Amino acid sequence: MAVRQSLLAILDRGPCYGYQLRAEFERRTGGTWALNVGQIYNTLDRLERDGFAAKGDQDEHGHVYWEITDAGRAEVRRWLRSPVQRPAAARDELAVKLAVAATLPGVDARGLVAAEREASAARLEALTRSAADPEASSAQGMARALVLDALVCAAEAELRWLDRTADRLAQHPADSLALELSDERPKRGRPVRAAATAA
Amino acid sequence: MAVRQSLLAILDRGPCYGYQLRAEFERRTGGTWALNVGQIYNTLDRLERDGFAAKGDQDEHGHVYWEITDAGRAEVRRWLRSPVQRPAAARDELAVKLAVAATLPGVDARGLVAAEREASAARLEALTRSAADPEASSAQGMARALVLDALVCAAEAELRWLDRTADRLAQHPADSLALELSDERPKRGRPVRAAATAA
DNA sequence: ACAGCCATGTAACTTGTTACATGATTTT
DNA sequence: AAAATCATGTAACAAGTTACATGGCTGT
Repeated sequence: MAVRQSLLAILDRGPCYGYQLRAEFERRTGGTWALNVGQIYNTLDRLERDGFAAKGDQDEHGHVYWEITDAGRAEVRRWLRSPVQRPAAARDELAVKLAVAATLPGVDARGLVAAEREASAARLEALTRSAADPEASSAQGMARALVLDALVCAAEAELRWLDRTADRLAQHPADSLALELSDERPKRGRPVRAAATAA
Repeated sequence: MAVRQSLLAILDRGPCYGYQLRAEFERRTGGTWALNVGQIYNTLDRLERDGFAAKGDQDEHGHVYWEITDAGRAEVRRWLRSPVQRPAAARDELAVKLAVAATLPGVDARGLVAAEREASAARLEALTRSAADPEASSAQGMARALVLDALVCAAEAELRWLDRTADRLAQHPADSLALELSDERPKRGRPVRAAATAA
């Protein structure tokens, strides 16, 4: 996510070749997110297709340098100027899962929440451990600290939500939230064609 | 996200046709997430391709019912049993953006954080407003409450992170975190082929 | 010599998502 | 009669991601 824009923003600092872009991206995000190299070339091709970057020539070392275009520069400005647009209600996989699961008859929603909580807590603990070493003075350390903060905040939020969810579930008898398939079948139906039940 | 698994889990409750699946999904997630109908048929085709669902016959109304397979049932159990797997460090678009932006020379990182904060606060406010009406007794109301809780928690976490980030940035002179393109060029380079600089 | 990294690239595939075509039925 | 909704489907695309092929260079 945002790989495309990030690469373009880095290209805005000067021409780069593929491998270099990967290194720059990882340096600027504290080494937290590894990029498969193939994705770089992919993304560059797509940026070129969209007129945001242009493939340059090789230098003496054989490196293929890519350059940003005017349209690309404009796109970078636009990206930086406008806030990240989340589609109003960002779909979170865990939230979807638990909401659906809580309405499924015969599913132990409480146990599920407990299991997810355990996994989330473990993730948070691992994060906190790796965020422990204090090296937030250099620019790279700073980038890393920012990113780890984000992950920690997200993990904490997840835990809080899971606890809140457990509370809510505890206030209802087990399975009382289950929804059977609605049998509000077609008020306005489709035509009654040849029913091929025994096809 | 998790649309695929959710539809399969719903199918596990009994055969459904496309439109019905959409209604079920939206009912079970509190109407927070609208699904484009096309996506349902898409997903069903893919589930069939993967052997998790099978396209059945039409009934008298012309509805095309889909059924889950044994493999599909196993997949649902697997989904419910195992916690959501986030790839260790989940990539958050906002975090990527700010980390990259903070290391870009000439970018007003603090202003950027402020702008993002404003947008996030507005989103949180809108969420809190729509989460205000208390109808958490019915199963549907419950589903809606769960989902809105998740969105609220995520939005709060985002705000907290943005504030923490602003603090961190405030402790450094503006632009002191900027990274120029690394000029650690090839220690181990590629071959020196014909340099086609004037191609 | 050999392992491993640097480097470029291609091909395939995933899930999510939208736009569109088609047509029937229901409501206004 | 027109508009809205129900219903099925197709086609295309986006972004992310991976596996693989190829080859040169570096360090042991």
